[in-house]
Amino acid sequence: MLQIYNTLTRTKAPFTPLQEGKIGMYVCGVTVYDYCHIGHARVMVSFDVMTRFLRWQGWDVNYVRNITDVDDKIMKRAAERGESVESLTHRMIAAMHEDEKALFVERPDHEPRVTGNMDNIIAFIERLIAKDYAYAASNGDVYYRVEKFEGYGKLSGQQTEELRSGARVEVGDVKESPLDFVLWKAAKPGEECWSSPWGDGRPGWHIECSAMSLCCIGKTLDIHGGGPDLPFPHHENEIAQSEAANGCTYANYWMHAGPVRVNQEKMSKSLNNFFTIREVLKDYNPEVVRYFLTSAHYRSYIDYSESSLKEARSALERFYQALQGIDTRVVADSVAPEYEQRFVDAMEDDFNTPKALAVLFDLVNELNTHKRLGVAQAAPYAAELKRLANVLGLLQQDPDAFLKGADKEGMISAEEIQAQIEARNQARQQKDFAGADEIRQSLLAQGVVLKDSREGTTWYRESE
RNA sequence: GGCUGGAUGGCAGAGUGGUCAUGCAGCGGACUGCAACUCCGUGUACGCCGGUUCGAUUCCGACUCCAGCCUCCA
Repeated sequence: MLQIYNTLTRTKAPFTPLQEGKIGMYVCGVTVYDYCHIGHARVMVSFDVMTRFLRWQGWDVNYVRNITDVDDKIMKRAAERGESVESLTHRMIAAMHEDEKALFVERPDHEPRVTGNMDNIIAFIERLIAKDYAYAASNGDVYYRVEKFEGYGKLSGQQTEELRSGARVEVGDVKESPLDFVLWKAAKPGEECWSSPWGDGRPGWHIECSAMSLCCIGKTLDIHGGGPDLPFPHHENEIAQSEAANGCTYANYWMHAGPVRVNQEKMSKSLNNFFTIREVLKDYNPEVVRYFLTSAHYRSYIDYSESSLKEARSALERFYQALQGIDTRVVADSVAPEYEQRFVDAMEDDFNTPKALAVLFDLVNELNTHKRLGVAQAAPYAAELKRLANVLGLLQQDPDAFLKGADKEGMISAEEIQAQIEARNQARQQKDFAGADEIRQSLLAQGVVLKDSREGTTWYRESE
């Protein structure tokens, strides 16, 4: 039985869908003013793994992840670059899709954008005003009346009293209460804007998710997910908006990915220590990044460093070394149902990917034991490994391609390596082992490891 | 200060009231012309102090330390 940890209740509980066999899942996506970083990658990969697993288990998943393409940061960045907002967001959305594809992340079913949902957003705000949960201020802004909503703070454990005493009151504030947050921001001259009953302006940050999740899924979501920094205030505000407007529970299960740290330090925009996905992919095979993100539970923090990626690379080498040389296409039946059962058990336990990977490593051990008898005996285990790993979005590359890596500048080429291997094998035939070893050492110095076997000599590039 | 988490062997990282995580690294052995890969073997790990218990790393309480959110950030 599927168990999911719910941020709202702080406990793991059996998952019960609203409708038999169906899951409506909304995940807060990216504000597209810059390239995606490793933190984004973590959210993307985590929810991708969940979706893959749930579908594999037969669930009908409606996975919605929004794109925030209207925002102050976007406008600021576009102005700095002398670029139009539209041009910037289009570039960044395209880049995001490239990054996802590289990381083997499947596209959500829907990716609603703010710019495409302006009518829905305005209608949502009107309903809040009609219900007296929102008010138009004198300057054209519209605010949410936080203290009217009784459950405010239930997701993050905040008390409105505490929040009130800690809130900053800004000069010239037109809000009734410092806790009130903006639903509609009046435009300043020259700013990109949309017309509304309250004048020209643009939506506040939180309202888009309430409006778009309603359109794409419904009043109540089975699962609402997002990054580690979203429970407060963003998700808290979404709850306030949606529950006030719809009069029912907004989301049954709240799921939040854990934070990424960099060399023991919080990764953040302000510390400027974040790595973009495309930067990292210059140095590492995308699957290494994906494995790294899968190797810790989605809720715990994860430390990004060179050594953790190296370790991920080493672990994947073990998998691919095992798969190398085995043809899995001809295999019919599963020979190892107990592995699948353990794998499913791990994943059903709040998507415990480290535990699931441990099962796959046990399977590798069994695979290798059979492989010593011959590749034919190992094929069923290899097929099983690939089948289960696919649920995590792993091990679908050609083993040779992964292990040999792409030829990069400054590296010895595959052709040259092959020529050296032939020279060495000639030397070996003539029992010139000193000469053969010399070639082995020289290749090793260039990061190439040779493997002699009955079938001949193969090679792979050592982890950097 | 308020609110949430967390502390596991050299490192990473699961988990459990009493026999095994797993990966990387190390050590010993097998295999190999030498290697690599692989296989076999190998580590008295659970922050600190009390309590409950026949027995606690696992449950309860105090303490120490660390992190995240409360301000843009996934």
